[in-house]
Amino acid sequence: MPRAADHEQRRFEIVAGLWQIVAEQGIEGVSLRTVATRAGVSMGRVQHYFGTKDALVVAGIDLLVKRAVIEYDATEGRPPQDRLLHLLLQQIPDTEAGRIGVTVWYAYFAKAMTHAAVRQILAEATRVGVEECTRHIEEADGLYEAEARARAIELLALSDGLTLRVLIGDITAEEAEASIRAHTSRRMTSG
Amino acid sequence: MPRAADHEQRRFEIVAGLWQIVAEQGIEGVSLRTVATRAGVSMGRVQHYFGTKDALVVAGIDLLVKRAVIEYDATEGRPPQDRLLHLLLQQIPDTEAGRIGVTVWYAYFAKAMTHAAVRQILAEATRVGVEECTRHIEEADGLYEAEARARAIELLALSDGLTLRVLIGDITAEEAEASIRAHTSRRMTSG
DNA sequence: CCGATAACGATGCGATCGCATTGAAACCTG
DNA sequence: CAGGTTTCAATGCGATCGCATCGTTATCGG
Repeated sequence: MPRAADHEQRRFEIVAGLWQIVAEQGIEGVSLRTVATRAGVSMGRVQHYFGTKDALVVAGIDLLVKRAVIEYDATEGRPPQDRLLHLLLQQIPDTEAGRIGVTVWYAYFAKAMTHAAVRQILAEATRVGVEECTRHIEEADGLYEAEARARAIELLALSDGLTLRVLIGDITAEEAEASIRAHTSRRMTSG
Repeated sequence: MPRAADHEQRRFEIVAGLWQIVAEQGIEGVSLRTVATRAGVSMGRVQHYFGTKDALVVAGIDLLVKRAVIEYDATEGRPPQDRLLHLLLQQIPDTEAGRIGVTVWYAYFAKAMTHAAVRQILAEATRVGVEECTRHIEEADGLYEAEARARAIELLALSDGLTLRVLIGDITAEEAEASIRAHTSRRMTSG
């Protein structure tokens, strides 16, 4: 093994540059050259670690999802209500870094409409999100699976919709968070 | 006035081509050439009616919003509950044409993050949407403005979030519609 | 210590891009 | 019917694109 470099670290540095480009210029702004420049590396390096532009783009959403999973896993052991709130509130952009992250997330969501591999990754991520939320709702509210699942989907959808409105500047992050907290402490439906 | 052509009609034909490209390949796929080819016209024509690519892209979201407004205006005179449901259900993709429309809509939503003019148009559209929903909720449920507005934002956010999940294939259009209908007939909060 | 190989940086290529320019029909006005 | 103007189609240009290729350097097993 000659000339060893930390693969994971190098790939992360480049993907971090990718995220910045996506947040600032959208996925349209991504090219091997712009990402390399933003990451402060040569274009040859980007090619070496990702091969094609497409693989680089896919790696961008893959790493973003993995990061979110790691953050969520760190809440293990906490009460179900806490973990549920983490899943519902994690994406609401309260910090600048958070705003970049969620902007990138929704950029990829649009990309998923026309890119099968990206769609696959996002679909899997949302599937896991629904399942985890369902588990916590079952445990916290004593609901059965079907009911808890319907509620999980509704809460996650509400969180998504409110996040979009925060991004466009229609409401503030605080208002979105308050709305979500209200809907999780009280019951969402009266029935 | 020599060589009269129906401006509005010509512009619409081209924008229709633009929408198809956006739905199939995302905004990344938009170029003066691809749109011209898809619309079945020459590239010169596209340039003549829109000048620059940027103006063409902006016209794409502008026309999309205007179409939605026209459809909504057609519900005037119907009971507030009906008009509210129209606003909440309009974007849920039940037909193929509807799916294309809403795909384009969210493609532009991502674009809005990095494009001021697009963001402006979408922000205005959502602002009007919230106001109209608020009016109908006031009238239908007898709520005061502040409460009705909060509920309008929640219902619209729910609709957005469910739509995203339909687009990614997580739930069906029917499930999304059922969820929205349940939340509008019953009260969303118990308090 | 020496080839084999990973890790690049540099460069070239054909394709495509947005846009400007040009010129020719087509049509209405006077 | 002459002239001005709109409506395009065609083409050219410089920039940028993804990607392939080549050459170099550094490192480690044998």
